[in-house]
Parts: sequence; structure tokens; C-alpha cells
Amino acid sequence: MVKRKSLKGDYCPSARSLDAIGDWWSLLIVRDAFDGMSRFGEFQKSLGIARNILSDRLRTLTARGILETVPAADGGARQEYRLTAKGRDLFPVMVALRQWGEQHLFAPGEKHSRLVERSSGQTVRLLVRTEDGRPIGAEESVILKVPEAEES
Amino acid sequence: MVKRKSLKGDYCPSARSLDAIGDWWSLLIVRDAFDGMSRFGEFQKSLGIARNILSDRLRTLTARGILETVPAADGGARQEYRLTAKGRDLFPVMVALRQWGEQHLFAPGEKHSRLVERSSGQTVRLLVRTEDGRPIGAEESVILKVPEAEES
DNA sequence: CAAAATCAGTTTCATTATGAAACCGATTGC
DNA sequence: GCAATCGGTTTCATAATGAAACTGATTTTG
Repeated sequence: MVKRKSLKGDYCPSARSLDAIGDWWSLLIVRDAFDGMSRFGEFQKSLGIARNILSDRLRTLTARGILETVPAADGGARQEYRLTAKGRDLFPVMVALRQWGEQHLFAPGEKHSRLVERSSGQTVRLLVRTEDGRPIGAEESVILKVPEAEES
Repeated sequence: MVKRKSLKGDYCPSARSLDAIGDWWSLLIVRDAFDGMSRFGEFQKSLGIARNILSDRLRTLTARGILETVPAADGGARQEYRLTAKGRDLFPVMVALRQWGEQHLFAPGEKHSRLVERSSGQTVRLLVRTEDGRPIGAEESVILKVPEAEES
């Protein structure tokens, strides 16, 4: 599916990531999965997504190794969708999106859900930094392009 | 534009973020903008996006305050698209996507572009942590929902 | 146990978004 | 001044999406 232009061969990791999860629903499904949802009906109700599209997205996310179907968790005959390790590694992406949204998409006093440490209740934050731990901003960083020799 | 289902009113910051930048092209445009691109033609050539769609996305991103048009940077009569502060704040999102892509979307020895500190050449990394600086993973964190009283 | 309800999809069909290409006016280069 | 380029817009075909009906399994209920 997903015709457009596949960025699979792009040497830019961001582009490949967007190719894998950059459509409108996938990350919302992943968000719900982080939030503990696992059943078709849960996702459908939570997101208000059309069933056929949800079906397609779950299939695609599973094919890409971001979700996996486990036979039955509560003994029931129906399967569940769970995040794989690869899917759980999207955690920083979710946090980054959340943090940006909090900063820029809410009115000053407006309520929003918060991501907190379970044990302490502290807000979860995100820090961009160098290998040796110094915080770094966009201005001090640069994308090193690979000389595009490999793909040919 | 963007008909679907607007998540603007959602109390989840991730959802609102995706509502603002979650379509297929927007983040790729932002990525290119981080990479120094600013002209219509540059984006178009870099992404291979259809001109009408690019036109629409640039307009939308501008309307949302992520890009802004500056009259003329090099003296030319044509305008440029630049990231606003809000747009630059998407930096962690880009880093997060990049990092995930590097981890999971490239074969072991496969070449990819790298984001490095300009001065030192060190790879830029990303850390999810608590307010007081302790690293934290998805398992130890929890989304606190707002009791949905505000929107009514 | 039988009937009703729910779940997890799939199919069908109308609507919307996307992509390719042609077109166009305003620069820019020569 | 003439041709080429830039930055779009329009038009039209195609692909993706959404709503709703339908289906075959499971649960639930009485």
C-alpha cells in the first residue's frame, strides 16, 4: 500500500522513519499502545478511525515489526496487538512530540495530559545532547551527508 | 485543508502535535529547513514533492507558525521560507526520528547521514529523563489523563 | 443450549487528497 | 530584449480515506 514516494532507500534516517511511521494514524496507534491499549476495538474507539483503515494500519505496523500480535493475553481467543522492542523504542519520538505540543499548542492555562514517572510523579522530559552529555541546540549541529556512493 | 478528524481539541499534546505536523510531507519539509533549505525550488527538488502539494504544505506550515516567509535574504525579489522559533523547537522531534531510524531502519554496515555537533563532530543524541535528570524508559512512565472537564 | 450481542475484521462505494503535467506571470540572466 | 528560471496555480487522473453495511467467529445472557 502507501504509494506516494517510498523513502526506504533514502540515506537520511529521519526520512526512513517517516516512511515507516509518518502517516497520519500510525503514531496515534503507537501512542495508544504505549498507553496500554491492545485490542482492535480499543484503538478504534479511542481514535475514531475507520475500521478498514485501522485494519490496514495494524497490519502495516505489524509487518514493519513495530507491533506484534500475541495470541491471547487474558485467555480469550482473540489476539492482541502489542509493541515490540522496536516499537517501544519509539518512546523518545512520542515524548518529543508531546513536549513540543505542550510548549506550543496549548493555551497558557489549558489542561492537558502529562507523561510522568510512575513512581515519583515527575514530568518526563527530553534532552538533546552530545555524546559526552552536553546539551546542544539545532544551531550548533549539522547534518553530515553521506557522499551517496552506496545506493547507485 | 486536511479534513480527516481534527485533533485540535484533544487534550493529548502528542495528538495535537500530530494534527499540526503529522502529515506525510510536513516533517520532511521541516527537516530540509533544518538542513538550511529555504526556497520553494530547493524543497521541491530535494523531496520530489508535487508543486501544488508543496505549495499547500508551505502555506499550512506558515499559517501554523512553524515557517515564516522573509521577503528576501540574498537581495533577490523572491521570498524565503524559514523556521520560526516554534519550528526550531521541533529539533528534538527530528533527532528522535533520526535516532530511531538509525537504530532500526538501516542494515548493520549501511551508510547514513549523521547529525553531529558542528564544533566537535560528536554525534547528537537524545535522552529521556525525569525533571531531576534521571534517565527514564517507557515502562516507568505513565500518562496522566486530564479528567476531561475543561472542554465540555 | 439457543439467541442476542459483541468483536474483528472485510467489502463496497462515495468523497477527499495526492501527483503529474500543463500553464502563467514575474523575475533573472545574457 | 529574449530566453530561461522561479514560484506558484489549474486541471485532471489516480490513489487513499471514511462511512456504512456485511460477515463469520466468539462471548454473553437468559
